[in-house]
Amino acid sequence: MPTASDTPDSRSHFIRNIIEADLADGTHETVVTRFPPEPNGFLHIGHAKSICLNFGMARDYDGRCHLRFDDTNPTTEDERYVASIQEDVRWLGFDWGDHLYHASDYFEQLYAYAEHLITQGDAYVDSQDGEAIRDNRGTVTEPGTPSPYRDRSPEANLRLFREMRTGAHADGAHVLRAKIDMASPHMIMRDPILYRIRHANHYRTGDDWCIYPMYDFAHCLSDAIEDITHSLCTLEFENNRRLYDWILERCLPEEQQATRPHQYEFARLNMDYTVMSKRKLLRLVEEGLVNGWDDPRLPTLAGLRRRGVPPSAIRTFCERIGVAKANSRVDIALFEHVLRDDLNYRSPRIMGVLDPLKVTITNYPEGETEHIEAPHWPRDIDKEAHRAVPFGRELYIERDDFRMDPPDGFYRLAPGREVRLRHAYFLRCDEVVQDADGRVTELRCTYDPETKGQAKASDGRRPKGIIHWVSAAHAVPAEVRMVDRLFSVPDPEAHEDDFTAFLNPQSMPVADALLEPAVRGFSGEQRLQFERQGYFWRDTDATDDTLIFNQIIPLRDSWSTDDDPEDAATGPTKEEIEAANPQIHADPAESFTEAQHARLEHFTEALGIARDDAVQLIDTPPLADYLEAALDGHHEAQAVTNWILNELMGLVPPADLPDLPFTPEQFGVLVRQVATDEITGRVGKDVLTAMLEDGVDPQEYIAAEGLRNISDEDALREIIDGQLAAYPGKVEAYRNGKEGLLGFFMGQVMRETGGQADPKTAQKLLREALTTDTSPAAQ
RNA sequence: UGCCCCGUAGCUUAACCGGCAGAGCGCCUGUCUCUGGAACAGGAGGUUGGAGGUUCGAGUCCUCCCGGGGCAGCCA
Repeated sequence: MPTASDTPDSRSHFIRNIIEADLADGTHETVVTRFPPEPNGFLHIGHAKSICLNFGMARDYDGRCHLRFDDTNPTTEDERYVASIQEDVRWLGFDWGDHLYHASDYFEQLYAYAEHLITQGDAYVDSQDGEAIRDNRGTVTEPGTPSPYRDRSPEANLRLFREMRTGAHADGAHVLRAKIDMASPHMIMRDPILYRIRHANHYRTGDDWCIYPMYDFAHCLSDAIEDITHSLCTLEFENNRRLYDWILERCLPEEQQATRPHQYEFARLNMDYTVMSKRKLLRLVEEGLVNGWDDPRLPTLAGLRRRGVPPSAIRTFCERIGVAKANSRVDIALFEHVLRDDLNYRSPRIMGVLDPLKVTITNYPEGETEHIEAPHWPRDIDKEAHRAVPFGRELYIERDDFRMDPPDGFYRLAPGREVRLRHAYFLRCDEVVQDADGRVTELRCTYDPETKGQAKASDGRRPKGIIHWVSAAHAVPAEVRMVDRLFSVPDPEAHEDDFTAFLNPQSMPVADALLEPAVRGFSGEQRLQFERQGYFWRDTDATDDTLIFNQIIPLRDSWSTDDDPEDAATGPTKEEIEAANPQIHADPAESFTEAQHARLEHFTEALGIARDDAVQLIDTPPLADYLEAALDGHHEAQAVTNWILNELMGLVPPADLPDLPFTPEQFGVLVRQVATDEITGRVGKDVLTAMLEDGVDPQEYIAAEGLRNISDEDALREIIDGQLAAYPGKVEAYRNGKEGLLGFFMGQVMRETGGQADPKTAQKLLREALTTDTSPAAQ
């Protein structure tokens, strides 16, 4: 089995960064990921992104990736999907080794964790009906109301929960809920349901259970059971992470907390001209809009496989699209590019005419046949193979390669024009035969027998047009399915109308093609290029007698007559945007109390703090309190304010201010050190970090580490000269006008001095050194 | 209207602690060519959603605004 290691493009993304950081700081010694499909549908290329990510990270960091079926809902899941999913993952080129798991294997353990939560008082049995639970959950803007059963004793809960398990209760009579907060602003935390009663047969556990865990409960614990380190999922689970953490923090013992799994979310894949949701795909299949799950127009892995897309192309594509958190829609052109690039190197060339037009070569002897030796591979591909192509008096060429009235720039066949027959002779069109309706039915041509295999004719004629052909007497008929985009608009889901209204009526026209006989020599597995057309391979509907091909992707065509006038929809002008976006600055002070107004006046008048800053401090009382405590008689109230607002706020939420490992006074001392230029702002930030992490005293720490400001000009000059000497090319570039490099050199000087260089002095000296040529190299 | 997430070139994205805004696709030129393919060379394209602030220096930190997505299943 091929591994996925032949997709080398391993680019940087936030999940890779997290994994590397976790490995570097010892949080985890190895990476364990998982691909967790629910067996209730077919996999599509969106899943491929997840598969490649999960298996790819495991591969890149020498870890492992589990295949786990998330089968906690007996009413929707089915054995048949389990098989197809495994087939698809394997086809994509990934191997889970011994690590095939099912959430249903953990039902007993999950149940034990549930009892654990009940015993701890973190879960209760709710006996409201479904409607009551929904009504009492509240809305996004109104808090919920607690269930009347919320305060049952752990003993009563345990008894009830055990009864639920033994089947003493009907579906819906009770549920197990986490006891969190019915007024939480996070809907997921309003006592989420953990278990429900379902007297249903499960495809694996049969009738062993009549209670089944919900996703939020089962998933995080399944991860923990399997020692997953990085649980990667799509964006719609972002809110669920809060519950994921809540459950694991309460179910796992203290010693497991440091290495427990964590969930990270990335954007699912969307692509132009198709749909990716399970529900919509199911509709297309069920309503007969396509021919089954493996219809070659579908983005399902089964469909792509049948169409002929190689798994390596899908892997490469998944590497190339990146992994990020922004909702996005990938341009279909990227997929097509990757696909062509993959196919180019693996597809022998043959000729095939998709829309045949008969050509009679009037000066070619009747009844004669010759065989022309032609390579299967172009010059630039390092592969060697040939075949003999039969040539005769009657040929077929592509109807589209002839025009009665050739447009400008068209350099194929037209009345009186000459082209080259690929691999064969020059051919001139002498006469056009048309039927009663004016349709061209035959071309009567002459060939130049001297030009076989010649770059140009002896008189220097060298036609620019080259067209493909097949010998009429030897042509092999085949049905060719011209797979195209399923939808005629890039985003069929973004419109008012139902998405099926945008199905492309020409998504799979069928061509009655004529192929050169060499086609018979290839196995059905072999992908072929029909020269000048595209890449094709045999469809599974083909039999020994009837050849059926799918077009995997047409060749790129830089000749296009159809200039689609997609007049770039002019967006709103800058003025319009600004008019629509008034910068309304609601003033929080308008709703201040009397006391707050007094405080505001004190801050602005007595302490000299800018009004906006003062308002912000007072609007969040812990901030204002912190400022007053930090001030302790010193005068730099604005500086302390800046540090609270801009630095502290970036590191800790306001609510944590009272519990910091250092006192507000110490914070004030730190700010004074910066304000009086004892240390640089840059060092000040480092000291603040040390205070936060290790609770150090700023003054002692600065003294002990020797962090004082370097403003000695000679010392700085030496460092600057050293940096200039180290990057002569950049000095040159700076002198040639790339002034942005001043920042680069400042960065270098700062790095060199551990941030201790006095910035103003350093910048002054740097500018001098860069403009006046004093670098050692020049002396 | 509560909470969470996200806005970098047409598209997808990169940028270690704040320090030269970079790439692939697409597009346009050209070279080469017995595939209007491929390959090669070059080019255009950016107020990093906007406004303030902190800083010697902001895509990156702080505040506000705008825009997009998600959350009120006994689905996952």
